Order: sequence, then structure tokens, then C-alpha cells
Amino acid sequence: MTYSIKEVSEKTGLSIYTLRFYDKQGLLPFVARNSSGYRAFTDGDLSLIHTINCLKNTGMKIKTIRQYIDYVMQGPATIKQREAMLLAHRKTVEAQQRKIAENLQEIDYKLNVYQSPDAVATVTKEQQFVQQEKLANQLPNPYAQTILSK
Amino acid sequence: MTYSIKEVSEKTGLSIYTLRFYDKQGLLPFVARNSSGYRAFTDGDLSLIHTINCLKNTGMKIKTIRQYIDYVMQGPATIKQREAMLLAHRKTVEAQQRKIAENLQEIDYKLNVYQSPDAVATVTKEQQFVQQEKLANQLPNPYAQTILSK
DNA sequence: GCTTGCCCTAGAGTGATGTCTAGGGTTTAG
DNA sequence: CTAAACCCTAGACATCACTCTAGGGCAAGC
Repeated sequence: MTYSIKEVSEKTGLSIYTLRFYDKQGLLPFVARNSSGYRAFTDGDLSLIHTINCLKNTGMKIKTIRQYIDYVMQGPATIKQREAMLLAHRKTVEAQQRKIAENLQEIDYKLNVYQSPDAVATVTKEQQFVQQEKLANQLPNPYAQTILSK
Repeated sequence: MTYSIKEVSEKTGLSIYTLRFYDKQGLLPFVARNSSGYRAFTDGDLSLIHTINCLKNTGMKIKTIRQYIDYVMQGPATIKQREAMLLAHRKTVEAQQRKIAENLQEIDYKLNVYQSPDAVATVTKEQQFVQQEKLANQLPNPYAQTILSK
């Protein structure tokens, strides 16, 4: 049993264009063709495409994914190299996660300000501070309206 | 006290090019100019650039960040809108985090296979499965070497 | 045998986010 | 007063990852 590109598109959520693009980029050297030149995807192919998707979704570049796939196509001899690649990638993904978590905290801090009952007062105070700062350096007031009553 | 674009570049890690690009995109309407037309950044500006960076690093598009900054420049009247924007963004960031965590688990699963003492056996078995599958559908063997000894 | 709905390739186009270049002005130390 | 090290703009160029178009082939139902 094999799948057409349309079926694979529906199963994976990748557009037909994207699948062909990946093939052109050398990400799908394992996908065979039938007698009419149509791509014939097997279940094993789907599993590899799933792996490709994982790497892509965690920010790995297509060139790097191709390197990984090339190793896979060379068989068990390249297990060490694959391990090294995934370990390196794992580190960048973890760093990415930490960064996102940090930034999310800052966003939450902002949200807390906006959701507090004193939001208007806090924001007004910030704005006044900025205006004083600009004034002190003889720079124009960047805000639409001036709120300067100390 | 104000900062030059180079100082801000060093403080934020954003390149001078990027800072100017952001300005062109309307992200820095609050940055004033001195008598020579040079940008003069204040501490308040740095704080807003920090916020912009948080939003950017969590995947918010420049257009959307500009909308947020536009609200900020309109003063306390737009607090509700800012809150709504950050809440919506917060949801997408959380979804993003979940997706990354999922994908990382799959990568870890692969890593476990590669790091196991039976790695060669496991990988060889996978490869044999794929080859059987291709054979069963009269498709060519995608691997460099054939390992078909049942 | 003709229409419909697939499939193919090559290559052009798009959108987001920078990055750099050319050409020119400013500031400061010697 | 000049060299070095900044600053500016406009706009070209680059990169990545698609997305689409043109032109054409194949397969199944009426």
C-alpha cells in the first residue's frame, strides 16, 4: 500500500507544494516513483517525514535536516553522527525553550500591570517618567498627548 | 543622558542595521533625534526596546508589534487593547511551548534509540522493514547498501 | 474519446526579516 | 586642518521557506 502526494499532504498537514519543495531540497531521497513518475509514499516514508517535521518545527534548518537524512540513508554506520547531530540540536531547543519562558515571564509582568486596578495610574506614571527624561535632554515629547502634572 | 545607536546595539544585542530597520518599520516612533539628526536613545526607550525584543523573540510579527507600540504611544486610554493583544499573544506562545516540548520528546526518543547498546540492531531492523515495504510495492531500494538477510 | 481530477517539472514570485552599500554629514583627537 | 570613527538615508541585496504558474502527462468514468 502506497500513498499519493495528496494523501500525504492530508496526513501530515504539509501542503503539496511543501512536500515537493522538500523533495527538491533533498529531504525526501527515500520517496520512490511509480511507473508514471508519480511519487509513491510508503508508511516508512511517512515515519521519516514525521521526523523531518519534528526537526523543522524545532527550528532546524533544511540544510541541516538534509545532512541528517543523508546519514540515515547511509545506514547503521552513521549512528554516531546522527546522535551527535540530535544532541547538538537538543541543546539549541532547550536554550530556545528557556528563552521563550523568560520572555513569557516579562509579558506576564506587563499583563499584570495592565490587569491591575491601578493600571491607569501605573501607565500614566511611566509615561510621565519618559516625558521628564525627554524634557531633561531637550528632546521632543513622543506621546500624542502630554500628561505632565507632577 | 542619552545613548548612541552603537551603544544601544551593544546593550541590546540587536545590530545597528536591525535597530534602523525597526525604526523604518515604525517600531521606534519614540526615539528622538539630536541637533545633527542622530538618534538619541533614553533609558525609557531602552525599556520599550526590551519589550519589543520580548515580543519578537516569542514570534510576534513586526506588524503586530507596531500595533502594540502604536497603542502605547496613545497613552493610558489603550490599556484594554494592549491587554487583549498580550493575552492573545500569550496563548500562541503557550501553544508554541507545548509543540516544542512534544517535538523534543520525539527527538529524545530517537536519541534513546541511538544511544542504546542495541542501536545498530534497532536501526538495521528499521531499515530492513523499509526495504521489505519498498520491495512489496515493487519500488527501488532507497538505501546505499542493501541489508536483507531475514 | 472527452472531461475531470489527479500527477509531474522548471522556474518565477512572495513575504518576512534582516544586512549591506553608496554617498554623504558630524565630532573629536592630534 | 585632517584623519578616524562615528552618524544618517535610500535603496539594493540576501536568506529562508515556501507558494504558485505554465505547460504538459496519466487514469477513470461517462
